[in-house]
Amino acid sequence: MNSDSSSVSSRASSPDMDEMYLRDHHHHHHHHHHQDSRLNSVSSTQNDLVQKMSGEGLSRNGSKAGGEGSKYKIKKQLSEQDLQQLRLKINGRERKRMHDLNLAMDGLREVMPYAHGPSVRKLSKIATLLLARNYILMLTSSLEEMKRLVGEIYGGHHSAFHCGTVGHSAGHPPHAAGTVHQVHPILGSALSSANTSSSLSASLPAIGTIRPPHSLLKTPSTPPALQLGSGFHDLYNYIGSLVVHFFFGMFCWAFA
DNA sequence: TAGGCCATCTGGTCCT
DNA sequence: AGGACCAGATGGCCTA
Repeated sequence: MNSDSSSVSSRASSPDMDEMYLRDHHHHHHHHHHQDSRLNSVSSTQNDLVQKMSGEGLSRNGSKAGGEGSKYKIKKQLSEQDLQQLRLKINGRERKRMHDLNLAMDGLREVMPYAHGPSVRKLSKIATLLLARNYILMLTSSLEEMKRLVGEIYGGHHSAFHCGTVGHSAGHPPHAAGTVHQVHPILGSALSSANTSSSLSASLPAIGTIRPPHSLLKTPSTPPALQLGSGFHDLYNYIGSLVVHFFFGMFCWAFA
């Protein structure tokens, strides 16, 4: 859900932010919105940078590249203003890149089940990725299961459900797709698959720290936090219904 | 107040 | 050469 996206996608993300930095740097720091303290600090950093880059401090110890002299000369030729402009340009590109990444992350959140609930705060990035991964694993395993059932029904002629390489596209061993989903559709498999992929330390915190609803979105009936408790039974049911719909669609498509 | 999450800056490296 | 990608550093905001 993007209701909260302003806090992420638009935080200090105006396209003209470079100019804001510049202005803020040249003028007195008298912007006092919640983002401006960051701008101020950033500006001072840029100031330092300009000094660093224009001075001899540019001792990029990257002795790896043999042509260090040329780069140094080029940089030294640039005026301070040019360097600053270059920095701003680079920063702007990087900012845009990160914004695009966040947009993609929002897109992923949108297609994630569970993420649309009124009582659910926007998923963190790590939670989104883990959830997505395990959602895919769950769907994959369900698909395999369905193919197996269809194969049984039609006496082994299950070509109707040949769906490409979905089953193993991720290159994961069958353990993830085989039984995990029967325990916990998404997050449960996050834990168990993480066990076998040595990312336990990475997934546990993320799952455990799925944030409770934002105060604005809080509902009295909402459990204090989404801590793998009853909320995940709802999630389980929800995913279940999704899977049913999914396979219903598959049947309609395959046997129409 | 500590910890989690995030945006941004920055310099390095790789790619085109 | 310039852009994309990446990881580290920094600092702000929010919540428990």
